[in-house]
Amino acid sequence: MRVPEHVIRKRRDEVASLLSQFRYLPVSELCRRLNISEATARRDLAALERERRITRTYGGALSDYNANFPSFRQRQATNAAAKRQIGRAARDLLKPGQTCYLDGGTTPFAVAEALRENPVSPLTVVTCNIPCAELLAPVEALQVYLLGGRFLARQSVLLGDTARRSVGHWHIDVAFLGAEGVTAEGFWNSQEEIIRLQRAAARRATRVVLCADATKLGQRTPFFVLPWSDAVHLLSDASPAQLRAAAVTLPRDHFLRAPEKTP
Amino acid sequence: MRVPEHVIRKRRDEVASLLSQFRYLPVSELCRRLNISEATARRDLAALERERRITRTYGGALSDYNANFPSFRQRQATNAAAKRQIGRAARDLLKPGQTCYLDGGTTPFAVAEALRENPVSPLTVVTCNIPCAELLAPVEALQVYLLGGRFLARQSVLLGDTARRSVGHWHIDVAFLGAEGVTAEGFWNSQEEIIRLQRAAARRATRVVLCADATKLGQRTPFFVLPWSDAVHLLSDASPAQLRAAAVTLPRDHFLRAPEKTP
DNA sequence: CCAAAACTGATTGCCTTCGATCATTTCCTG
DNA sequence: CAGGAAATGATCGAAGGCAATCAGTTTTGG
Repeated sequence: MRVPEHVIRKRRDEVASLLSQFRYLPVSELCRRLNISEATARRDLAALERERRITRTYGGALSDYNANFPSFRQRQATNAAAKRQIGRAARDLLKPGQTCYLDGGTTPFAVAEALRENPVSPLTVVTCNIPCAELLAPVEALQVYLLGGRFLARQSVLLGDTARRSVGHWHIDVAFLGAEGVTAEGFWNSQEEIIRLQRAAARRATRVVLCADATKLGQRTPFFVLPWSDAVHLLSDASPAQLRAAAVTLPRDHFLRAPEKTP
Repeated sequence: MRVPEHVIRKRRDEVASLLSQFRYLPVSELCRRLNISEATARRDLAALERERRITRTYGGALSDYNANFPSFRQRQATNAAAKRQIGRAARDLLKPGQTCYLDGGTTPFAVAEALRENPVSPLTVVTCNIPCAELLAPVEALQVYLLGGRFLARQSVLLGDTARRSVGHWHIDVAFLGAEGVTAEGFWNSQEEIIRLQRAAARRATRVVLCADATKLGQRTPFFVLPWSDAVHLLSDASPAQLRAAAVTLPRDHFLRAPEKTP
C-alpha cells in the first residue's frame, strides 16, 4: 500500500544511517532490521544510490566512501586524472628529510595519494586535511602531524584560530596549497577561514606550490590569497597554450608543468 | 600448480591493499586486476578474513572497518556491551553548553557513539581521538575540536608535545579518560606519552571521569596516572561486589555505576 | 471527495556467486 | 633428490540475489 512521503524519507534515512554505522549490510539484514520486504529494501537502495548517498553491491550496500565527507568525495571525482598527475609531480619536488604541508581540498589529497604510492623517505607531513592524515599515517616512512582546530565536517578539514596558531609552530620546506581560482595575479579562494590558514602556512614555508588543475584557470573567486613570487609557484596539468588562453601569464619559471602520466 | 609462499603472501597483501584503496571490490574485479581465477581469489579472501584483515560479502569483500586502525577495531570488539553502557551513562553526565574532552581509546569512543545517538545540545567536544572526531563532526549539535599533534596510526590518536600544548588552551568541564588498569589507588596506563596527555587534560578539567569496564579492575599496568579525588571519579559497569572482589575500594561517591541498558 | 498516482509486498524466471571436488603442477622438507 | 604437501584453475550443483510484473491499498492533488 502507498505510504506517506515522510515515512519513505525517514526509512531511507534510516537505511543510510544503518549503513554508515555498519559500513556494509546485506539486503537481508536491512529487511530484518527495518521490517520491510526485499523489494522495498532494493527500491530504497536504488533511490539512495541515485542520490549518491550509498554504493550498492551485489547482495547489499555500503555507506558511501566517506559518508562523513560527502562534498570531499564529490570533488574528488572531478578531474581525477589531472589531480593524480599533479599529485605525482608534487611528490617529486620533495627531498628526503624535508617537511611538507598539505592544504585542505582534493588536489593536496592527490599529493598524499602519490606519497602513499611511492613515499619520499623520510618525510614529515603537516596537514589540516583529515583524509590526508589518515591516508598517510600508516606509511612507515612518514611522520604525520595534524594541526589542531575546529573540525569542519563538510570540508573534512581543520580550521580556526587554533589551526592557524598551530601551523605557526612549524618550519615547512614546501607547502602544497589548493585553490578555486588561478589568474595572472595569483590564486583565489572563497572562504576567508581557509585563506587565513593558507596564508599562515605560506608564511612558514620556504616554498609554496599551488596545485590546481586546468579547470581552475582564469577563475576569480571572492577572495585573493597570494600573488606569484619567487617562493610561490603554480603546479598544473595545463598546457602553456591553456595558460595563455585563460590570460594567466606568469613570471618566468613560476610555472611547473605536471607531465603526462606514463603508466 | 603450487606456488612459492612469498608469492602467496605478496598476492594477498595486494588484495588487501586493493581493498583498502577501493574499500569494496567485487570478486570479479579482483580476478581481473590480479589475473587470478575466481577460485584463488575466494581462497585469498577466505584467508584474509581468517586473519581479520578484511570482511567478505556476498560477491566481493571490504577492507576492514578501519584498515588504518587495526588495533582500534580489535579493542572495540572486546566487551562492547559494557562499553556501550558506560558510554550512555557518561553522556548523561553532560549538560548543554558544556565542554567535554574525549581521551584516546575505545571506551571514550563509546561516549562518542552515545553522543551521536542522542546528542547533548549544544556541546563542545575536544579530543585527540580521530575516530571520535570523525564520528561526531557531522552532528549539528556539536562543535568538535581536534587537538594538534603527531598522528599515531596504531592508536589512531594524536600525541606528543603539540597535543599536550594544544589541550592546555582549553577549559574542560568533564574529561572522559580511559585506562588499562583500575585499582584502589587510582588508574593506570602503559604508555608514557598517553599518560602525559591525560594528565594535561585532567589539569584543565573541572571533573575527570575515568571510563573503564569491569575487566580493567585490579589491573596494575606500568605507569600510574592519577589518584581518585573529589574531581576524579570512576564510571564503570562493574558491580559493587566486583569492585570489592578486585580490592578496588574507593572513597565515598567516587564511583558512578553505569546502569544496565534498557532496550 | 474522487480519481489518478504511487508505494508495498509477493511471485516469477533468470543470473551470479559460492563451496566442494578433482586433476595437475610445483614447492619444500627431510 | 624424492615423495608428500600444497596451491592452482576448471567444473558442477546448490543457494542466493536481482529486476520485472502484478494486485492491493493509501496518499495526494485538484
